[in-house]
Amino acid sequence: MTLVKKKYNISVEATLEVIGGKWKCVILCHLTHGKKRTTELKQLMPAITQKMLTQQLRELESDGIINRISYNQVPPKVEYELSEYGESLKDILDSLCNWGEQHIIKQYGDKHAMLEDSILNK
Amino acid sequence: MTLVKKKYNISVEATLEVIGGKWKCVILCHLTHGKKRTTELKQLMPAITQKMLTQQLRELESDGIINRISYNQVPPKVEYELSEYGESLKDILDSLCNWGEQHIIKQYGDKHAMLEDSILNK
DNA sequence: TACCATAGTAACTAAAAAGTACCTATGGGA
DNA sequence: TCCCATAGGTACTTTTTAGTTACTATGGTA
Repeated sequence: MTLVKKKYNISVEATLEVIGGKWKCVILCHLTHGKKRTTELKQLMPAITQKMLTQQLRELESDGIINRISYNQVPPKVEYELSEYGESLKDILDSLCNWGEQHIIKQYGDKHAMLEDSILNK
Repeated sequence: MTLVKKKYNISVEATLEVIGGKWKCVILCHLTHGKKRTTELKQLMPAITQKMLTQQLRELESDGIINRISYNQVPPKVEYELSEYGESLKDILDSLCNWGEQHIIKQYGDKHAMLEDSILNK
């Protein structure tokens, strides 16, 4: 007789709690290429709003996946980087990017037609 | 001068179009353990509704990730399995499960307290 | 003095995702 | 004859997620 309701039916649900949703994987993939300022992240993700960016960054921070580095300056300067724990996601994030690239090639033939050029897509 | 709006800013966005959302990774993780009937999937995911299950399966099928095998019987029997293309996600899906398991252990100490027992969690 | 840049917050609204309830088909068995 | 099981569809509602707009702080600069 089970009295305690278990939280997860399968372990991937725990992963999705941390990196699921529309933006977190994208943010984290950008951070695999090194630490980034808020403004840089906004440029890399033109469709994200300030609100969503901050919100997602806060959640990733509170899950211990990223570090927030605030320099006491005016105008403010804040940088985000993968934490040591977040680094444990690096291989997964790289694989997700690589699969996506192959998928784009499979679907459209030429990745350069569908994918913005950036440090990430070289 | 760029006239064509590119679809993706980073390749992981293409991956998320295919396996993003609340249920797809969970369904696919279950299918990495072999083909499953609709009823089995519902038992493995007690929180999913019939509607969401069918909807997600249809999308995965139309993206070429899974195969739908319909036996002409009454009552109906339908099985789902990873397609050959879907198998290219196997390593990623396994890594996502493993990371989640480690994360549960990190958070709660004992995975058995939080995770339902099943073939997947052994 | 007025404005700039940067990072962020808050109240409100809109859109997307998910859930609910009810309906279909069909051959076999009680 | 009526109900069972299985897989699925549909109209509608609720919840969640995301977007919009306006606002804050502050030292430096024109």
